[in-house]
Order: sequence, then structure tokens, then C-alpha cells
Amino acid sequence: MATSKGKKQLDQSTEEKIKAAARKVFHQKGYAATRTRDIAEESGINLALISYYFKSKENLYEIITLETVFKFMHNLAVVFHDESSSFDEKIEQLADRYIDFISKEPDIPLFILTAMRNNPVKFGDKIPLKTIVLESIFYQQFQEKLQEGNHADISPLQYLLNLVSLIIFPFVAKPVFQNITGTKDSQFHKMMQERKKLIPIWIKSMYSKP
Amino acid sequence: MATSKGKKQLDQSTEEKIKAAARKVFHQKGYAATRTRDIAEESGINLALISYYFKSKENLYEIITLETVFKFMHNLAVVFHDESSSFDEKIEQLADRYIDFISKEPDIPLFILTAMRNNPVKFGDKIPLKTIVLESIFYQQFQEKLQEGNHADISPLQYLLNLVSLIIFPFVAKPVFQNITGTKDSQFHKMMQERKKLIPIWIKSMYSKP
DNA sequence: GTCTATAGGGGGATAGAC
DNA sequence: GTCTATCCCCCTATAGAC
Repeated sequence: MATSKGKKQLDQSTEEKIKAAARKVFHQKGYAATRTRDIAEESGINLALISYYFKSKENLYEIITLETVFKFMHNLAVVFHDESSSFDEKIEQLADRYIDFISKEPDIPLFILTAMRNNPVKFGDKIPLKTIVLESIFYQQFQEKLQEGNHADISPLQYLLNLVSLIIFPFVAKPVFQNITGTKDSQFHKMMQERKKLIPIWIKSMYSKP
Repeated sequence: MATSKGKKQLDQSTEEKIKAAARKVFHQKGYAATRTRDIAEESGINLALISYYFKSKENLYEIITLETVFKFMHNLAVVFHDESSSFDEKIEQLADRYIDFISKEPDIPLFILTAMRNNPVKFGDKIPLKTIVLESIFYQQFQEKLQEGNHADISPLQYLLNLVSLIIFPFVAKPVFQNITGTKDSQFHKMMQERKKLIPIWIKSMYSKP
């Protein structure tokens, strides 16, 4: 039952402590505003150990970013490649999983969006995003739906944008939204839960013939 | 015809040069990653003049941020308070104006979103966001629409979130989207232009009775 | 108002003891 | 593996000449 590192499961290894702290601080403040000293304090380890285990701040950041993007896209991959679910069920599952995921990790969307803008190429090379989307069962089912023809005009790319926008943007805009509307955290959370059911319905309406 | 500063209109004052450069660099890289030296180089002025005119980097950043948020919300205010247009026309105008605006200033949405997350209170106090939205003609017209009752259930807040999400998010997600789909800049621009017409239609469909 | 020169502090990284 | 002490560069801000 020991881990591969031969440590107890209860207390993390130093390496893992650093990564957990780095994840937290980088997600919250971004690369430039984060000091290695913040990570050291957050994790309770000694500053010098960051260099010992990860060589540089930049290297640590790259590791965290790659892992974060992977984790985020994992939900997508699981749903997109599920053989047992229908197209409509996949939409429901996407809304459900991502709204839960982002509710628990609210800093991740802005973190990824910023990381990708600052360095679009680097991460594009290392993460098989195209494969996940374009070679998925979801994409096949999408093509079949287009063949049926009993829908309003669908551009697959616009469809994808709409789906993702409706799911993710409210979380990114949360501070602005709460500022304008005076919505409290509990209300906001309730609204996001409602969107799990509403988004699939809305998406269907958008593409049904009039 | 002279400006209040008594300078020619053709070449900007030093103060304006600095602000223009600061705007550009802050929008692109954010506060922490921006060095005052970047702003000096970008504007072609001497580093010491930034302190002379604006005292500190932080103060300059605050000025830029406030102006940016004002400028962004101005489109909203103009459309929301227009007495001559109908509710549906306002939706069309919003999509139209914001898609044009963000196309020209693509860094602004992420800049504002990040600024508001890092300091939600400060800007909330200084910008009359609530007034712009909740005391607008748009909001009145919205209430009237609710009274009519010939629509699917509408939560005003969810409606607002959907509208804004569909307009803004594609621009924020542009790097990720292009990475996944291989879409080029020209294609992306064309898609956003199409959305000017599509978003009002989609929004209507979402809220029409089945 | 604009420049040069520099103060002063902070932050990433490492040497070397334990 | 972990710690203390410190190096050294870089960045903001300012003093002071022009």
C-alpha cells in the first residue's frame, strides 16, 4: 500500500507540498505576482528547497500549468469519448461536470485563459487538444446530427463556442457580476446549479427549427 | 482651438504619451509583469518622467484601470439608456457595439476580469455599475416583457449572464479556441462578425415558448 | 520639464554547513 | 534532504544637474 516513493500516504512528500502550494498561489495570483517566498510560506517548507526540487520558478510554473490544463481537459475527454451516452446526454454531462469542477476550483479558468494568451504555442504543442475534440465520439455524433438536417443552421464551431461560453464565462465574470447585481456567494452558487439543467435546454432551443 | 493644456493637438503631451503606453502595456501584460521601464520605452519618454507625472506605478495603474472600465461600460450605458430603441433592438446594438469594440481592443476583457478579481471592492466603489444596469430603460423594458408573460421562464440575472457570455467569452477564449480548432485570425474575425446577427436570434430562441 | 545617476529594497537563486 | 546566510541582479523611485 506504500506509494512509489515509499512514503506514508498521510503526509505528503516535500515535493508534493511545494507543488500543492505553488498550484494554489499561481492559480490565485498568476506567475508574475507570485514570489517563490509566497510558495515557501504557503507550503511551510524552506525557500531553498524550491530550487532544490524544481530548479527555477519558471520551471515550477510550467509544470503546474501543464498539470492544470490536463486536469481541466480531462473532464472534456471523458465525456467526449464516452461510447454509451447520446449526444444530448453528453451536453448534460458537460454542463454538470464543469459547473461542479469550476465551483470547486474557481481560479482555474482565468488562470488557463491567461496562461494560454501569454504563451499560446508552448502549451499547444504539449497538450493534445485537437485530438481530444476532433477525434472524439462527440464529434462523430455531431456530424451525424448535421446529416439529419432537421435543425436550424449549425456551424459546429459556433455551437462549441456557445456551449463553452454559457458554461464557463459566468465563473470568470463572477466578481463583476456580483458587483453589479449585488448577488451574494450563496445566490451565485444556486444560480450555477440551476444552469446545469438550463444550459442543455437553452442550447437545444437555439438550434431547433422555428 | 488649443487644448486646455495649451499644446498642439497633433503631438500628445508627455502625460498623454505615458498614459497611452501604460494602457497598451498594462492591457497586454497586467500589473505585475509590467515594468515601468517597459512603459518608458514604449512611449519614448524618460523613465524618471513617470514618477514626475504619476508618482508611482500603482497610481498610474489605477488611473488606467478606471479609465478602461469606464470606456468599456460606456457602450453599455449608451445602449441601455437609449429611449428610442426597443428591447430587441437594444440586444442587437449590444452585440454589434461590443463585438466591434472588443475586436479593436482584444486585451481589454481579460484585463478587466483580472483587475476586478484582484481588487473587487476598490473599483466597485468608484464605478456606478449598478446604476447603469438597474436604473436603465433597458431594465424597465425587461420588466415589461416579464409582465407580458408570453415567454418561457426568464430569470433576469440568468438572461443577462447568457447575453454577456455569448458576446464576450469567445474573445477571451480566442487563444485556446484557435489552438484546438486551428482557426486562423481571419476566420475567427469572420465568425465574430456573424455572431452580431446570430446572438440576438439565439437569445430570442432560448426564451421563446416551445 | 527633462535628463543622468544612484539610492534602496526585493526577489530568485545558490554556497556550504549540518 | 534541509537549513542559514548571502549573492547579485533588477526594478521602482528620487536627488539633483541642466
